Amino acid sequence: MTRPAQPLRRERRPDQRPQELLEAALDVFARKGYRAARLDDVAEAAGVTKGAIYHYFDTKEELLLGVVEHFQDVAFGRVEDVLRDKTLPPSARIGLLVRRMFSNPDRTRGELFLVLLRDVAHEMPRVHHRWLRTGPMRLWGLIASLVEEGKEAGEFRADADSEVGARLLVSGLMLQLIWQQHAPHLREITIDEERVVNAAVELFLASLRSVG
Amino acid sequence: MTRPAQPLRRERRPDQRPQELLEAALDVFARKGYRAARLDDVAEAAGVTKGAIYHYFDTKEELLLGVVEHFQDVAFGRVEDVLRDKTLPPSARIGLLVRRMFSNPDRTRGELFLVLLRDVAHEMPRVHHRWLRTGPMRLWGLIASLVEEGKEAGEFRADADSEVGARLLVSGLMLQLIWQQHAPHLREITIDEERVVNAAVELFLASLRSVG
DNA sequence: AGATTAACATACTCACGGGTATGTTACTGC
DNA sequence: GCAGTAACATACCCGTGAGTATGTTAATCT
Repeated sequence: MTRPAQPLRRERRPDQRPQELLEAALDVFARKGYRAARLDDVAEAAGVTKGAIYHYFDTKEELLLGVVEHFQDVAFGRVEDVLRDKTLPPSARIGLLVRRMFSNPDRTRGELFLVLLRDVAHEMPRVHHRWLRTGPMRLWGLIASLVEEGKEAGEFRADADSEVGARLLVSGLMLQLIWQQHAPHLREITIDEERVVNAAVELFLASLRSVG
Repeated sequence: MTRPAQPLRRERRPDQRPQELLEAALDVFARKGYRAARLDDVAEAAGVTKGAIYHYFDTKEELLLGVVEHFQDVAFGRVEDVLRDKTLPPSARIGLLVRRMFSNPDRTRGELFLVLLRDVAHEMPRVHHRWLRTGPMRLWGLIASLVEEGKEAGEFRADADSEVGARLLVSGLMLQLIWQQHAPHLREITIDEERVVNAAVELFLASLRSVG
């Protein structure tokens, strides 16, 4: 296009810029995958150039780490009230927790773990572990402790394996939703997301209540 | 090491070679990830050089496709007898099917979907869809039809959502086992694999039997 | 209003690895 | 036993993209 060598926009916003970069990075990573995503793409999506990124982040990996921490905090922040609301029985709080975490079409949800399941896992164990700890493990830990509460309250049977159950609930939903979102043109795999989430919760709770 | 320019071993085995290459490729892909795996690595693992690979496969993607087809066939081949054994009740056949597919420490199991979950998913949708169809979807389809059998036989409640349940069972187990195998030094995530598989099956069956 | 630094842009380097072009040697048929 | 081809090995090409070095301009302080 024979650019008229118009020097690029020069707006200086050192306080908004980092978060803008994180959001742009999430977009691009989610669309292209971490490795395939070029830093030039991220920069373009954020309306800047690569130099700006390297002004705030030392390396591509550090940028990804920033994305993880930022959006993980956002996601769990929107669920704190449910955890503290002791007026609801544990089963209801589990339902709310899972539903809020998984049936959420905005960016704080799926794109992130999608990226992390992909190219990150093996090539950057440090980042992957950090994410595992602050994400999935944290979530199924919360669920497991709610189940324990439910046991003490007599709502669930006492011999249930709360730990493994919570793990399966979380990982099952994650992978299903990843696939749904990832292959929307694959007819056979596309089911209404709400149906999946509801069915998962029902299945989980039913197994906790059943008489063994 | 200043190689003495010893020309590499020249053994010609055009019939074993392709499978050897597939096995070497699976190893390297599983260890390094698809993108990070160099074709030189695969060649070295197979005891040949890159030229040999390109003699049998047109491209890196084609090699991966070969890996998928080969090992998928092996895995499902070892389960056919269970499916055809009509003497066992569906619940028992589900248990056997899942256990055989997931509690299997050899290479036909985890390494493959681990690779495909990672870098393949987004960057090569053709390969990913092929795998989804011939792997997970096939498996949960089998389970769902067993559940239908169980409903007709009166073993399971008729209003259960067999489709979604089977999906969650498969994807939950897959992701759990991936993580286990992927972060064996992460204490908090490591549980006995048999316990996970058994608990998953029990949870699944319990929800099918419970009185809603 | 000039100096200084922060917040960017621009231009370049350089390793890496998929693919290719070409050489070399083991078989196979005749 | 000798072409001819298949089954490899070797050497090279070349795009790609992370990281860097350096230039440039806006804000800030005095």
